Amino acid sequence: MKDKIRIAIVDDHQIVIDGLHSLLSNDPSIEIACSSTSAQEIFQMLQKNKVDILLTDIMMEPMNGVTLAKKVHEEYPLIKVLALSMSGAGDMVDEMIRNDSIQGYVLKNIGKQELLQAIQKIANGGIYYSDEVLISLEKENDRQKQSDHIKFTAREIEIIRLIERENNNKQIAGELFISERTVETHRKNIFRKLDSNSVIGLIKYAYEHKLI
Amino acid sequence: MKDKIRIAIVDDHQIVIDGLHSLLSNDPSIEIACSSTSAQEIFQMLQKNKVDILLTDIMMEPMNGVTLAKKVHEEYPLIKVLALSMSGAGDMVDEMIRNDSIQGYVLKNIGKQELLQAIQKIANGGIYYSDEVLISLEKENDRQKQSDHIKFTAREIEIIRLIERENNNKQIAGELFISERTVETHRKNIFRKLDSNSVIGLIKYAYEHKLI
DNA sequence: CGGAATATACCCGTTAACACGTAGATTTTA
DNA sequence: TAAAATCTACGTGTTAACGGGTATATTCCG
Repeated sequence: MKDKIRIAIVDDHQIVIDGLHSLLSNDPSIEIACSSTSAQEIFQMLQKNKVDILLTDIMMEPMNGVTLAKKVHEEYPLIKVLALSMSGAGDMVDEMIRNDSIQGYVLKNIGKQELLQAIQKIANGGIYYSDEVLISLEKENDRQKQSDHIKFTAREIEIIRLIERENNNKQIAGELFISERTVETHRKNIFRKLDSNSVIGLIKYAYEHKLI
Repeated sequence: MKDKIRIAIVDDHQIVIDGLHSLLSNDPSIEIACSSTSAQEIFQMLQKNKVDILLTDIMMEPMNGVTLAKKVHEEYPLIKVLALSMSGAGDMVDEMIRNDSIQGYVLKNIGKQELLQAIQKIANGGIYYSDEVLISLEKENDRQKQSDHIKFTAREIEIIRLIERENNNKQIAGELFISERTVETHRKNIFRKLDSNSVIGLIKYAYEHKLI
């Protein structure tokens, strides 16, 4: 008999954790190693717990799932990440798929069976994406290709969103674990692409183009 | 021995339903009568199933939890409604509390214990609100009372509009034939009234309150 | 393979936008 | 008419956000 798949769960909402917990703990091939409502906390827990798969929500405060996934991938390359999301929010996912920081992405409206299937597949070295996610990614791609000459990178969009939330460069740097200089550079590039130099113009553009 | 509390669950996300299901079905005093990812569907199910408490998400598409709660309260006045929410979104809740269409409101970041407690209390004819919800409601009230109190003078509104059009202080001064210092003072007063110091906050406020 | 794109980071100098004051002139309102 | 609100204006000091560079490591893609 093979070892159980050891899983860590992180989600803002305790109820979702409890849910996933009793959902998965019934399965004989799975063992819940640890769980938390804080991305920071789970990251530290991974040091002391042997974990095969990290189940993480995407939309979390203050550290979102994207950042967490990236950090985990750097620090613990053996841990696979399965992202859970409420909606098929495309932007960020795109980045994650490209840089290998996640091995799977499913919407929270999937059933128990599909979730188990996804976990099994990922545990065996595979990759799993919900159909809805793939479709929505494709749409996102189309939209980006045809719509505008201006193409912001995933990182730039992250930064635009943080600007919109009234973070200054220092706060953004802290949030994304990068240098303040780097944020300045991103900001420069954003304004260069926009051909503007006012935050207000940026915000209005972002609203119009549904970057937020 | 008393009858079990019969519960119906509705939530956009199957995973949350599954979660709540296995969370609650362990409890001997509770029985899950039915569940669905569709508000429409659950509403019809209530005709054929005897249900004591309806557990419903607030943010759902296309029929949201508020509408559902109201309809249920009209059609089946004996069914109690416990609303679940991701965030303490104030607006809608206020209304529901006032017109008695819900008997409880909890955030999804509550734990298993608190959820059971809430259900028990409601089943016995009580009312249950998370502390966070009450706090956030109070804040919402304060905010509304306060924000309605913000009165910008005609001159200040002129200046806000010029700020929104990406004019800097010098340009505004030129436009209004006043000193740059005066513009600075107006700006200071505007931010003081807003209790903020970021242009972005100002712009968002202006849009929300149709100052532009 | 090799160029293009991306993300990261630093230096230097400038300046618009702040914070925290004060204060006179005019208009509105109680 | 007296008090309150509004509009006007200035001083001083600080700093976040620029513009304009350069540069390196990595990844993507033809």
